Amino acid sequence: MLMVANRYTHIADQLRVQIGRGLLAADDRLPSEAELMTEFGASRPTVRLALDILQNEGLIVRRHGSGNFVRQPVERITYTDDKLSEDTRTTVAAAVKVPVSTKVVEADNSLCVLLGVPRDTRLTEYVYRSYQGSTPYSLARIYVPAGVLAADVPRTSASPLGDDVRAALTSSGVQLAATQSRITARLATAEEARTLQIGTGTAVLDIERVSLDPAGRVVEAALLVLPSYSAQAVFTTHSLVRDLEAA
Amino acid sequence: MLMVANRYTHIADQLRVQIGRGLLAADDRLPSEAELMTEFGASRPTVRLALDILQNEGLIVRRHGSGNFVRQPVERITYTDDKLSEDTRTTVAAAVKVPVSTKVVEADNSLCVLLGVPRDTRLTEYVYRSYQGSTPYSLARIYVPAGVLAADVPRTSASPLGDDVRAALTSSGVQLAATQSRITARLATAEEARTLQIGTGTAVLDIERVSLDPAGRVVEAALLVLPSYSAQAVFTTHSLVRDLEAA
DNA sequence: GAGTGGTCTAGACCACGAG
DNA sequence: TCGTGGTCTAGACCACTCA
Repeated sequence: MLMVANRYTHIADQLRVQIGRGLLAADDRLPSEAELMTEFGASRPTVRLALDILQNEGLIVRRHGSGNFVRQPVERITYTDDKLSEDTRTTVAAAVKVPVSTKVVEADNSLCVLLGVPRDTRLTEYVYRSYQGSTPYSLARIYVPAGVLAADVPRTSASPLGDDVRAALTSSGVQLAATQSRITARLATAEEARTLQIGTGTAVLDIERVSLDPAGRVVEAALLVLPSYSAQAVFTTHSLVRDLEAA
Repeated sequence: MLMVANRYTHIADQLRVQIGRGLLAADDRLPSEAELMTEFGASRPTVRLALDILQNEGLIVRRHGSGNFVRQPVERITYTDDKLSEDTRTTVAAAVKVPVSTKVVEADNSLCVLLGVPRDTRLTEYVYRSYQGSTPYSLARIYVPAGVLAADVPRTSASPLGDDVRAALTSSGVQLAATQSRITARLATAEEARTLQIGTGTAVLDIERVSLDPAGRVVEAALLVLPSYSAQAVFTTHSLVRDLEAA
């Protein structure tokens, strides 16, 4: 097993240091790949492998026809589902813009499995795309079955992950008895890579969440896709015995 | 934006279908890269990009000097931290071997931050490496501060994620008051890629878990690294109000 | 149109693994 | 030793962006 770094890893390391030290500031354009070839005395495929690494770490954005740019560092989104406060919250930087789009769709195969409803059930879909500056950094789709009364949600939100929808549900009298979050890691799909301006080799945190009312019906489901370098999920469990004794 | 698949994606699709249909069975060797070049009429870098995709999906294992092999499909590990049953469990296939190695280490920078102890504090480290057949598929490191009494754990375990350690702690009288799990997605490090037989482009689920006793001291911390295609984390929240009323 | 990144090719050399 | 995959090169063509 080769222990010393190969060439492209070495080039990536050097560029990472330059970015870390601010020699290449946020939104700066990196030298063109041709310039990097001469700077490091390497061929283009080698240079591009190094850039792949930085892209997958979320350090650069590649723009076909324009150049490679240092990505604006983003605060990490924390997805939490705290058992005591009984609601799902996300902490996030204040300077986040989240436009919301709403439409009615019919359940496809994956959605009807997730929600436990028949195919072609009508669902209200809320799509949240959050941006920090000009770069997108999260994608959230929330689904509410048409039978469930859903109050209107704002057109722009302070929460990137669609917490408004659950808030609107509870404020309109819908009780949430149980919530299950399923978290996986995977690489971005081609479509996600486009909308999130990341590479197909970038890891994302994939969160599927369903909320049930006391009767066991699904009243809300969420599909969250978060680039790995800008997200984490935190779950805290308090001992139930201790809580009950305190009560 | 180019919508049609590029060449290497197309080759990966065809090979994926062959694997899915069983034309290439588990543990079979794929045609050599030279053979794939002629089969698809592509150059070697293009063929290798296609193989990269399959490797990152967990479908093949690459063995330098030997060939590329179809990976044995594995059952997905589910990491759960259920509030009501108050312990951390993992469901996993029965046919899993988990050798355990134990030693005493001193806390480095990241460990003393995680555990909230001074640097160079002595810790007992349990390393769990789980295998299905000959291929490894999870890596777990559990740390218990030397001050905390830890009963011995078996040399081989049925649980790939080190649940034995928590069980040993509670059975020796240590109370666990709160547990926090922090979940992130990222690409495998070079070292993890070697031990887990995956590529450095493969996504992994990274779980950091700390458990506190009633006094707020950390009595156990776990670092879990799970290949994305073989793992998920599931958290269920039940409404506390409803639980208290039922009690 | 000029410059950029995205893709692909043909060929080379090296490191590893198994007979 | 020989076939395998791991790395790197030099060059080409195309697609995209922007002046």
